[in-house]
Amino acid sequence: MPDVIVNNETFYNPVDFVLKKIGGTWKIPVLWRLRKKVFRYTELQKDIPHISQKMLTQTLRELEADGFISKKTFAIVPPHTEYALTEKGTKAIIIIETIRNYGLELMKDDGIDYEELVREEVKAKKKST
Amino acid sequence: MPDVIVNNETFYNPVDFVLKKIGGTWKIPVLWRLRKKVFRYTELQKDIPHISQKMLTQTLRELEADGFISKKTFAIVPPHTEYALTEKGTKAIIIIETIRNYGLELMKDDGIDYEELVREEVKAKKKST
DNA sequence: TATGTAACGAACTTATTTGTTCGTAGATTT
DNA sequence: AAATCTACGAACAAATAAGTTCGTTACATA
Repeated sequence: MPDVIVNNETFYNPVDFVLKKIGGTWKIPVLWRLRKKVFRYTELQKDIPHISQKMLTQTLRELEADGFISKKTFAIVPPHTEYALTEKGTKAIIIIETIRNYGLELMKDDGIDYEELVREEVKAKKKST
Repeated sequence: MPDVIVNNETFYNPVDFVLKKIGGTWKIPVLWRLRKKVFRYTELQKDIPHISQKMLTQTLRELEADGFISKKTFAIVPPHTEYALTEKGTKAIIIIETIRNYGLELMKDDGIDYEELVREEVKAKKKST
């Protein structure tokens, strides 16, 4: 495996290349939400737990620069922006799903029932409102 | 998506879980080499460009702790150890291959012919010997 | 006797990623 | 007139990941 250098970034192998593009803590949560519908900035922020404004902005900028998402700006006040998956982004969703399913298996091996945890969380949220 | 905490580690989603297990710079290169044959410590070190002793050891320890690889020690001097994929590790190879193939596509989109780069590197090595 | 060997551990430094805090525009609502 | 709203930029701090250097075991060979 050679070192591949593109735009000042070095990749050791094809998997590394993918992870530099859609890896990190926040890219997947963003892409995953956009798979079904268009989101506004604030919607993403509200929907993704723990994400900071800086990381959301940074993540969106990088995904846009790499062609996974598109941005539509409405020049009104207060501002309005919409983020959507591109075709390239849609392709990414397919392998994200594969990795996700594998993750669910791995968690099961470790005795974690993820679906159950999600259900519990939904219940907890309902109670608190 | 809830926060899942296992052994003091927090995961935001199933993909995150996978990446904490087999992500990072060096786990994939190690697993990838073990897919076909057993390797000794020094063999891995020689075969994986740029890896430091510390990162190799750390990577092997973590992969072993998570059940992806097994370690066989021969109590002789100088020491002899062999690392091999477990069944769990073999399963991991399958999705690594999927990600890898996607990576090759992505690189092509960016005008990078990875296979060609590998061929060039092999040639360069032959020349230098 | 000095040197080499395989597989590391431990301490420390550097680099990369993530997170926190503060500030801005300009129309709209109180 | 002051506060609110949305979508950020910028400076700085903290946390995590990766890399560097030095030391160790205990036998075999030059």
